[in-house]
Amino acid sequence: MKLTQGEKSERSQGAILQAALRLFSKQGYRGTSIREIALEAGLSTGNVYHHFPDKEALFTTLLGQYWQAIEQPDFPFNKALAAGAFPDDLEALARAAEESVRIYRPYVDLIYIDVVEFEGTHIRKFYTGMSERFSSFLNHRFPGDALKDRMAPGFHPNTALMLVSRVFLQYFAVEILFGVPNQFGMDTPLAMAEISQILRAGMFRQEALPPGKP
Amino acid sequence: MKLTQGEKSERSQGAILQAALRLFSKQGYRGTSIREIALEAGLSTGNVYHHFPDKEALFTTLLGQYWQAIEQPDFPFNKALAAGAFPDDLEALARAAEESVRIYRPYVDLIYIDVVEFEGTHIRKFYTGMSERFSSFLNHRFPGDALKDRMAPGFHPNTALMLVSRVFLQYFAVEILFGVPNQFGMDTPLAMAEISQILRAGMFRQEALPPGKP
DNA sequence: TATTTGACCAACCGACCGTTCGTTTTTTAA
DNA sequence: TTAAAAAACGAACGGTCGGTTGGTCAAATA
Repeated sequence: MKLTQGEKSERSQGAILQAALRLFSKQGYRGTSIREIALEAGLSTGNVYHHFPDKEALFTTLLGQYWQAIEQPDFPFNKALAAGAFPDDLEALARAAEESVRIYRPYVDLIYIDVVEFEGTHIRKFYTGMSERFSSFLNHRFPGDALKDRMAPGFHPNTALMLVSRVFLQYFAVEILFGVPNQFGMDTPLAMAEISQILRAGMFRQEALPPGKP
Repeated sequence: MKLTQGEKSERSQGAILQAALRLFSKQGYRGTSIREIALEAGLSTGNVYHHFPDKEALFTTLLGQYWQAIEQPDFPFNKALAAGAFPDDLEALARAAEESVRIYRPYVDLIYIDVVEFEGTHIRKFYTGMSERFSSFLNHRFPGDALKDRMAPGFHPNTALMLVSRVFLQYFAVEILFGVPNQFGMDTPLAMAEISQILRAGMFRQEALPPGKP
């Protein structure tokens, strides 16, 4: 097979990034050397520096890939949102969260790596922007007061969306990344059902709500 | 001042661990060298190896300290639980979560370091045991069906306790460790109030609950 | 066809790593 | 007072790190 120069370059860069992602997600940033990356990518260390200015550029490029994937409509969690899983089908949202974490697992690792080894520098803006992204989604999806009329009073609908997203995504981060099965003391589908139930209708019986709260 | 041999040893070990905690939490495990730790502790590198077998022992010892602190009754979150914050005063639980993360911040960092640099090996049992610890707390605190009678049907009371704990602790981990202020698009006290409201009474108006769910 | 460009590699650099070890200083016990 | 033990030191070891250099060779360009 004959490869044009541009194809060769692209293929090498892809191999480098792929290897870097695999190794970073397993060993962390400082725990992974350029030599390992080059070896796994099947080329020399010098060549890595031909395609990328330094080690950190590998990391930030990978974070950029994840950033882009997260905003794509075919990102599992976005797909579930677009399909109307919120607010009625929280279980579907939970399944989408699981799929998102499972498929993008090595990328999710990068977030934790950034917190530990870069003091959260790169991913801070991602967490900062999450609320605004959800908010603008809700405004487009539920114009007017259609959603607010179905919601209980005392909170913004966006708080509910943020809450359920965080709960589900964190649950599967702990299950998949941390490697903890049955963290709630029951199997995952049951835990998802019970959590969804609480988020929908609250933990108290209606007649047993504590007094003095709005 | 004259120090007995045991006191000297204890003081040095303490200085080493304190320095290691500070540096690990800021730079990660591999990003911190024994030389740095020894320098910050004010003694020689050789002496570090006199008190600890290797670098990893520093890390596991610190995790052990955290483990022990978490089980102590004066750990802020435990104190709030013992004071009866669950299930009625979720806001108090939120404040206790904030205090727990703020005071033990460098130790909380160790958890993320373990996930990134040790594949979660050391902290897995901590997450695994959390549900069981809460469960036995509930059994002692609310014998019989006293709690279950106030709770809505469809979930174990322990699921509710796990859920609120995880939500609050994660919120402040993101705020304090990740460095993200106002992650829900509003100030923290308001976010805590809104989240508590949803956990108490659910996100739907009573008459607008989606059909087909238990 | 002559020349330039870009992909690539082996060898190398200085810095730093975790750890070892011979030695010195301080405390303890006889 | 003295000998053993513990605490502390710091140079040195073998190795790895991120990054650089100088060169080869095929593809693009003219």
